[in-house]
Amino acid sequence: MTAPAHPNRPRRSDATRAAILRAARERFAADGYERATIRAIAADARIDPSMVMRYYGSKEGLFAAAAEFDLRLPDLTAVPPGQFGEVLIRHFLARWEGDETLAALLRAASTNPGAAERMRGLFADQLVAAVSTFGTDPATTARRAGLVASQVLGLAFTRYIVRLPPMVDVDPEELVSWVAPTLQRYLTGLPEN
Amino acid sequence: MTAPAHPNRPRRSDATRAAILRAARERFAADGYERATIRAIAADARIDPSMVMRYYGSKEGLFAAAAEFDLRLPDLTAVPPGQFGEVLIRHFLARWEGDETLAALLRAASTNPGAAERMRGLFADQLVAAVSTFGTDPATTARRAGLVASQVLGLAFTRYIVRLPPMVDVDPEELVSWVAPTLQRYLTGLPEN
DNA sequence: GTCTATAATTCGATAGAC
DNA sequence: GTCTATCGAATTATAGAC
Repeated sequence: MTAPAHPNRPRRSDATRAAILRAARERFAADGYERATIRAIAADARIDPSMVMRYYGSKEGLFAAAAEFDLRLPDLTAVPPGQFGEVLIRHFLARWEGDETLAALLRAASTNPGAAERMRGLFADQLVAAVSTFGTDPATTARRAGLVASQVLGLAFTRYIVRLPPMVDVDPEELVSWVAPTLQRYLTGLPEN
Repeated sequence: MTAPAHPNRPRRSDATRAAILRAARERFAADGYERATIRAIAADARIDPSMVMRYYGSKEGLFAAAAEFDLRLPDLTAVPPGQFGEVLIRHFLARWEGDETLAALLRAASTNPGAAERMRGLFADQLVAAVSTFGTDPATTARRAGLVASQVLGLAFTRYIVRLPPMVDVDPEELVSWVAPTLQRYLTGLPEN
């Protein structure tokens, strides 16, 4: 390990790398994995396509870097048990609207095996983990988290990907009032009622 | 309009056309629109790739033919109002499992604008229509149908596309018992409870 | 009706000059 | 660190022989 001459000096390449990542997220979110080309991403970032390869090695490597994502799920042990559903759906809506990385991951996961694997990992590592924090029967934890994922991802799919008009137009607050009870039941309720 | 010499004689090409459609649905369902190539589809159908072009004109034309789909939604006016949710989720699960056309449409809709447009049409023409048959306030019909679509498509996405383990392993009957109340509330209930 | 041959693009990736 | 040039492979689509 040889220390660099100027340890914390920001390199010129950092700005380029960041520009590439930003453009990559946009393209992957808008077009999916296959249709988003390195050439188009480079053009958006105003750099040469070969720079993308130099910094990220391959298209897969670029996607892996661009799809790095933390759901930043709230600590549910600090939330009143009756408000799990509402807190979660509010959090997800804000997270989806504010960061297109999730849309990129969702679109790519439909057709790219690597992206699907990444989404499974994100689900297992972050959502299942969050659901485990409060005292759920461990035998049902994964299933409850899966049901939550089905409603949350279906909401994202219809609102941001396929863009069904009623789901695009609906007021976020009304969305919360419809979906919060669903998530609440998936997390703390029993089936059949 | 000149009548053919043998009006109802099955042509040899009909079998070829059917084989192409079957292979196309499989490939589109498994790989999505971009990764499913005409060459691979033709190989599956044991015919020459140029036949696909001859019969369907283009890749888009082939997809349009392969993604033709009727949800065959049941007549809800013949169902007790308290069982809308259960009837619907049972119907959807059976439909998804029995016909891969829906998976093909769902995967393709993530990345292909034409497929997304087709899915919006299927939603508007079939699901919204079915929800309109019973006496729902017309002002909320489209929104209720959209919410149902969000849960049903999210279920399909997590179970058949991304294949989250808990959603793949869960027993269909248990899935019904969890999701039926959700759809019931989206169709006939009020938000917030 | 079926196939061969190929045109016309486009893409990811590499080599190397500066 | 950035760019030019290009390779090799794969794709949709077309033209035309049989």
